[in-house]
This record gives sequence, structure tokens and C-alpha cells, in this order.
Amino acid sequence: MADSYEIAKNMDRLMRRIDAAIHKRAAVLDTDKIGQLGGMVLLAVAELHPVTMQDLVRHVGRDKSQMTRLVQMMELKGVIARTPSPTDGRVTLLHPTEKGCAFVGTISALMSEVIDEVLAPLPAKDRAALDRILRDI
Amino acid sequence: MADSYEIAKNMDRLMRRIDAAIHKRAAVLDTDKIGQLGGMVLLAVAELHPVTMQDLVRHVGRDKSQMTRLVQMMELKGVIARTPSPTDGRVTLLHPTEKGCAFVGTISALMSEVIDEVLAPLPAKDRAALDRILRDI
DNA sequence: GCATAAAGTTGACTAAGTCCACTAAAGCAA
DNA sequence: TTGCTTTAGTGGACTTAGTCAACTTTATGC
Repeated sequence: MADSYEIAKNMDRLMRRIDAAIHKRAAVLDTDKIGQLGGMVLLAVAELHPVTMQDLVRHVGRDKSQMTRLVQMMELKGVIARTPSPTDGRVTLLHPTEKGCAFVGTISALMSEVIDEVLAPLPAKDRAALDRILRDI
Repeated sequence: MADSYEIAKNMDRLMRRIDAAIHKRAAVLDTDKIGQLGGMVLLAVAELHPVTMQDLVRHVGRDKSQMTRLVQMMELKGVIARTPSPTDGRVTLLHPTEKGCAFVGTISALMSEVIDEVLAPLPAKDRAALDRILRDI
């Protein structure tokens, strides 16, 4: 079996490089200072809307209290709207606002740019393999 | 070209799962509360020693000030020792202590367990491919 | 010998993640 | 219907990570 430590280490290294590449372009996310995680969450909301907090939490794999605060912040910035569910008084539904939708293009372009930059040395075949493997796991 | 957003999203998801799996076993790293990053750094020091701060910083891809503080903490906990370089008064060399070395086995076992758990659904062939791709990047 | 650079440290900060207690609405069972 | 349990979401308090800039000390190249 391939050395797990090596896999962990190289995965960490890759993530650090992606983070650094995103950071370098921070201005894009800082237009309204929604941050890196905020950007990811906005993409998720735009993809899944209308989506409940619970589902969003599951989708992005973060703590629910963290999501509460992040979504509150993004509501303040005007990129996400919250409406109470008409069928269940406990749940709130999330939607991207128009402003939020406008960001989506920018953010996913940023993502592409970053991923393309970091994965640049990878042959297309390996990149496709990576894509598939990541989906499968 | 494979959708970069999907790759980024799935990479994030995978990292979150690894983090969660490590977190679940936090006790192993909490024996002396060196933390997750501390564990990684200890492995790196054990692998590369004697290693300078600078090289360590490059190896793990973190900020040097972060490393300073982390290493100070680990020195306090007694898992890493720092000695001034005999040839250059500016640099300090890092070594694992005996106690540190004793941890190394535990931590890399933890890593293996976590990686093996998270990558369990992956066929051996794909796992090998992932390993190679991560090395190549 | 002096400007200049490199190694490491410190301060002050922001973002991310964790844990727990809590409220309120829903679901369910006697 | 009333009480019990579960579920959705919120808030508080905290720890770990990560960033950036200013600074000290030692080395180095003219």
C-alpha cells in the first residue's frame, strides 16, 4: 500500500499551494470581503438554491454554528437572502441575491484560474484522473 | 478541460473529511497538545533533521512567524530541540528529541489510519494513481 | 567599514473551526 | 390534548491557523 504519510503530506502541500494562489488574488473575494470560505459557500448556495442551512452544512462539511455566522455575514453584505420555509417554521431557505449571482461568475472564474495554475504541470490525462478520483471518493 | 470548480470543491470536501477523521482521533495528538499542524511539523523535522527554520518553512509551506511560534511551543513540550548553527550565527537547527521521536511512530500511524479510512472506497489502482499525481504536482 | 541582505522573532490582527447550551417549531404517542 | 423527543437554527466562548509588517542579529559583498 502506498505510503499514507506521503499522501497526507503531498495533499497538504497541494492545499497550501491552492490557498496561497487564492490568497494572491484575494482582491477578487475582497470586493465585499466575503472571504475564501464565503466564496465557496456562495457557489454552493447558487448551485443548490433554494437550500436549507442543514443541507448547506452537509454540503460544505462545516459546523452549523460556523455556517450560521457566515451566512449572517453574507446576508449583511447582500449576497445571500434568507426566507423562512413556508412548510416548516424551523427551517430557513437560502438564495443568492442578484448581487450574489453576479459574484458567482467572478468567483468560479477565480477558482478555475487558481486550479488551472496549480495543476498546470499535470498532463491532461492525470488531471482527468484526479478529477474522477476526487469525485469517486 | 475538466471543470475546475468541481475539482476545487471535491478537494475541499476530501480535506474536510481528513481533518474530521484526524479530529476524531485528537487524543493521539493531544497527548502533549501539539495539535494537528504540530504533528505534521514534527514528522517533517524527524524526516529532515537537522533542519533550519527556513527549510522547514519551505517544506511545510507555512509562514515563518507561524513556524517560530509553533516550534517554540514544541520545544516547551519537549518534542523538538533547537541548537544554534555552528557555521552561521543566524540560523537555528531543529532536531526531534527522544520524546519527539517516540511520537513520530504514533503520529505516522495515526496518519496512515486516517488516510486509509478516508481513501478506503478507492481501488488500489486509483490510490496509487492519486499518490503519484500528488507527488508529481 | 558600510550598505545590504538573510534568518529568525515579535506584535497585532483576521479567518476558520470546535463545542456546548439554548430556543422554537415539528413529530409523535398515549 | 398534552407531554416527550427530535430537528433546525442561533449564540457564546474558545482554540488553532494564517497573514503582514516591524524589528534584531548575524553575515556578505563591495
